[in-house]
Amino acid sequence: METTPSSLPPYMTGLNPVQLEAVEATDGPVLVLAGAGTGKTRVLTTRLAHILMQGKTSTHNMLAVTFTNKAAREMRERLEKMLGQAVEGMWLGTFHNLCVRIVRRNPEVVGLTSNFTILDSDDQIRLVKQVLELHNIDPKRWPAKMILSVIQRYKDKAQTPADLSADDVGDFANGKLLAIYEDYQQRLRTLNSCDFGDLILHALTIFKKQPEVLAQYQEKFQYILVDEYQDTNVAQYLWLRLLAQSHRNICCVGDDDQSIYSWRGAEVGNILRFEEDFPGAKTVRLEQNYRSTSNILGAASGLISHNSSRLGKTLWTDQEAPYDQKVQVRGLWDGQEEARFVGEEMESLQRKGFNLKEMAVLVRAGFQTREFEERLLKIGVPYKVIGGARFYERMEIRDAMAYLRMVAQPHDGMAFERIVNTPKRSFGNASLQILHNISREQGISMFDAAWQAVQSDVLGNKARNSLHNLLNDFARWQQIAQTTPHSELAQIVLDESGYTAMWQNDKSPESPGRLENLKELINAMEEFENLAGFLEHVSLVMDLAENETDDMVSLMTLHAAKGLEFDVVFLPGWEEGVFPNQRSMDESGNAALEEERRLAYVGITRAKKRLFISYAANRRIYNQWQSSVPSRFVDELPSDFTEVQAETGVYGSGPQFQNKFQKKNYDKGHAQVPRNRQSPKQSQSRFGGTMSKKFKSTGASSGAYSAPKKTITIQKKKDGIVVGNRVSHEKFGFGVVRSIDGNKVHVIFEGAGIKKVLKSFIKPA
DNA sequence: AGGTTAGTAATTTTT
DNA sequence: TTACTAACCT
Repeated sequence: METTPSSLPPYMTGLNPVQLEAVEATDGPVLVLAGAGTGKTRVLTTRLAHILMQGKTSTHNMLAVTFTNKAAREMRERLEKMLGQAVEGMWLGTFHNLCVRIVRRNPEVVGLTSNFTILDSDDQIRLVKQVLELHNIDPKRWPAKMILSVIQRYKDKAQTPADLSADDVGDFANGKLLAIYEDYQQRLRTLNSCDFGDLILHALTIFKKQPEVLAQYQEKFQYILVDEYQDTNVAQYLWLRLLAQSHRNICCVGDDDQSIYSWRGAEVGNILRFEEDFPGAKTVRLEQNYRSTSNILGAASGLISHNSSRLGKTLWTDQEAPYDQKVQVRGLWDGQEEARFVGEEMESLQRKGFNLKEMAVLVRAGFQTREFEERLLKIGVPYKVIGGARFYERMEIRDAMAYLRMVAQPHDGMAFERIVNTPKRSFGNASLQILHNISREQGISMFDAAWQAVQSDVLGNKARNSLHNLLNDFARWQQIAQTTPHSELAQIVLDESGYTAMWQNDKSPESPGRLENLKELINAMEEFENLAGFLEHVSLVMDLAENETDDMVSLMTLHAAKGLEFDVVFLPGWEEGVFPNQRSMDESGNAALEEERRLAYVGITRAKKRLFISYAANRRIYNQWQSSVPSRFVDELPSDFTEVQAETGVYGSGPQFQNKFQKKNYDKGHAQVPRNRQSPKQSQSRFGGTMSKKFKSTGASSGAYSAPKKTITIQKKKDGIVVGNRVSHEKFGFGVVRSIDGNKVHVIFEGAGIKKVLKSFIKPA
């Protein structure tokens, strides 16, 4: 690290000249292009401290925006440490967090009242489903999830229904998308709720409709700092641009090479366009990397250079690393071998003194962790899976939260629907529809509709009685809430509602865990002043701080790994179709490929000392064997920085593999099916079950992607389901197998005709 | 109202 | 393979 003159204040010592430049350029628009591992967070915090220490302004006139609560927390902590005192009055938080503040101050402008609620994704989907039903949209053709994501993309682009025309929305949902979007927004208003996207949008609407409010914020925020700028969407960009207009002291920090959230509306264009958006902007490039070895950096730089739309940075290091081993690239036979390889390397590195908590396996998709979990479990290496189902997304937590939301806000319609028949109260869908009708016709909340229903005879006796009981319960709990601490209240509500009992009586293996989680929820509540504060926290901060003391290996997706670093990183599953992900590329073509490549870049740059990249020649996907081609990203790693080894019989894809391995003989007696090797989808080989190791062999490939390849197909007799054989089906009776397509079988039944049935439902006869 | 069965689909997800 | 859901049955 560079030495800086000792005349600098202590908080600035140890910065390199470029970092110093980024810190000292306090005024005017500044773009800091911060490569991976270049000390970004340090620069960011020092910059905030510097502005304050120079007396340019006070905390009250600063705005610092991050994407995650974790990043916000970290920034605050580091700043406080640097300043030696608590940071108060600064608007430091996530976009959503800060927007809630803005909207809560002027909610009437967007048709809400100040106690509006924020829907979680579960509620959003249910709401969209209701709207789709209303419009008679076939939920198979247009799944609620898909419609919701389209609406969200509009919100990301700051487009309200009023901004869209029929032409814009095309024939989505039979051309009714615009009406659906409108209805969805209407329903949200009726519920006095909004979704995450709305938070930014509503803030923008407030700025637009109340110029004096905007002016006040513009005046207030003399210095603005934005982290992860490459991840901002259009709405967030507009929000920032408005706020920065008067003082123009905006510093955006980001890395275009690490933009991996375009599928969620992030616009790399924002960072690429910064200099046009803010004329006279200064750009600082942080390129000196303090994290990784030169081989790792070389591999990363070589790979990312295949992308075209980038601002261009080259990471370098002056580290003389004793660990400077080349990036290890391994071709393995199948997924199990890959997992075994990773496990063995972990054990061997641990013996060499590496800590398990400094090792990570980063995968493209969540399900890929499974194979590694199994292996690590087997060899007794402790691990944790990061991400996955988060605490506040668990069913039991959502249910419990819905009860609490009802106590705090009885008119919370989504919460009402969630718990009205959980636990079972003989209040099914038919009864719920009746309440819906009352609610809609009279324009009242579900809660009010429920009260009306119990005082009339629109419901069946059973349903009416149990609903009445529930309503009385809520009345009582609201009374209790006046006098009782909220965590105690939560316990009472869960017990008296029968919710706790429901899980106690449940015999499934998960139920003890669920009860544990409910206890944990009540514990977590104690840290908050009141119920409302807790509920808001949960809707905005979905994570729960985790302990980092245990020495465990981490397994997570590449997305989840952004911003983290480990001594040792394993990047398995580098196969065409898996990574780069086929689906992603089908949807967005070359743009997707570049984003996948950035994801690979993010993965590589997480590694400090050792990096292992691997691919398997065969994989079992949904119980079907499928052979695969090494990822093109493997080829794109410059050979100077890698050491490639492929297991015998496993072929690489690059020139370094040509003729390197001898084609193995196929086992005699097994059918050989030549086929083209184009996309992994087409190059499936099916083995009906597990395959013995002596059959190990794939066909040879002499070129990269085009050469034909042979694979063995073993006709498995184990299940007796073979073309021409007679089989029986519980419902359709006897028949003869006509063809087999994976786990689906075409059968000509004697009574029922030709049916496509699942293999598991038929037996040999 | 609630449980069973068959069909279908299967990235990434900071808030 | 599993997970989810819509239709079907009791």
